[in-house]
Amino acid sequence: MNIGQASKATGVSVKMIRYYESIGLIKPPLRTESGYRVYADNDVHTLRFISKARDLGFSVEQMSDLLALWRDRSRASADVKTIALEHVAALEEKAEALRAMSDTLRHLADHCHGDDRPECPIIEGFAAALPHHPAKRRPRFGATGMTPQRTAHTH
Amino acid sequence: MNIGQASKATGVSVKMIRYYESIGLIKPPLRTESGYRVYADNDVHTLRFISKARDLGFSVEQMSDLLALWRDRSRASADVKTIALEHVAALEEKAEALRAMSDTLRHLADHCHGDDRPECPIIEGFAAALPHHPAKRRPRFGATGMTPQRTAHTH
DNA sequence: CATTGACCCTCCCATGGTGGGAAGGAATAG
DNA sequence: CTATTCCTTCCCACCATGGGAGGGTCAATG
Repeated sequence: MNIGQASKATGVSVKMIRYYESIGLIKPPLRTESGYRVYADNDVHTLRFISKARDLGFSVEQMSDLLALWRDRSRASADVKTIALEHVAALEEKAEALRAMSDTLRHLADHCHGDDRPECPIIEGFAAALPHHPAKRRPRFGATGMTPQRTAHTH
Repeated sequence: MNIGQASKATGVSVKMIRYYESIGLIKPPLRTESGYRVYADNDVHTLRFISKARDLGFSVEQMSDLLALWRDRSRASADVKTIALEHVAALEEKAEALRAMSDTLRHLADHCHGDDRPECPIIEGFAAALPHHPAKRRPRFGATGMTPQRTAHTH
């Protein structure tokens, strides 16, 4: 099975398959004499696993842990559950943060006439010296686990 | 006002102030003879505006639009409202996607004993040939407007 | 006045996932 | 045989952000 077929079979793009190989998430597959990667059923299973974990918003690092647990037949299910629940908490936190933003913005928008006149509480809200925090360091992007999530499948 | 003071006054990091200048989001400020950037009250207002918009999850590109509208005294509030409401919709969509992920994962976790035994529905759920989509192109990260959001202020 | 420490400058690098594309070889279909 | 499609590697871009090196400036303290 060539890389293109493996991609179609798993939903992981060709580019990403090679990327996952390059960072060591998956093992380098066999090659034909001419250098083509050849994937076996086993590899396809792994890629499918990765695809699903990715859809659930796991980072590459987390997937690495999950794959190790998957392959370890003697692992305790508690170990998996721990990772999963941590991730659930992180996801909920992010969702909550987004919800808070959209609520704030909607509130501003609700008070905006939305007509031809220039008066606009949204803009004024941004410009005003509203409750403002004097330059504490904002958490850097990754610090809160705010990893970019894939959206759900397009289909 | 030096860049450090402007940063403290607005909550935008020194690095980001320079970055915003480099990409043309803000105008290059005056400089002292020795090359130090000097910020006036006006610049500070702009940075404060940017800080708030950023907290609400607007991308740099969107902020650029918003700043133009801010500066245009004759803009129609409808124009601002349109951008804001589009963003609200995008935020809600992202929040919803995250919520869906966490629900799915929590569901799996709920069925996991979480003990010493290896049986684990979470892992099995990942590995199984569950409803799977045959390799349609996944939207690339930015394509769905899934811009990394800043978390709410740390304070 | 000289040193020190806190600033500031520019420039390059890294991150995480993802795609684009070039240049060239390999397999396959007509 | 040729045209097309696939594969290879390698480099570049994105977004927003921070780190750090290497060097200049400024103000306060000795």
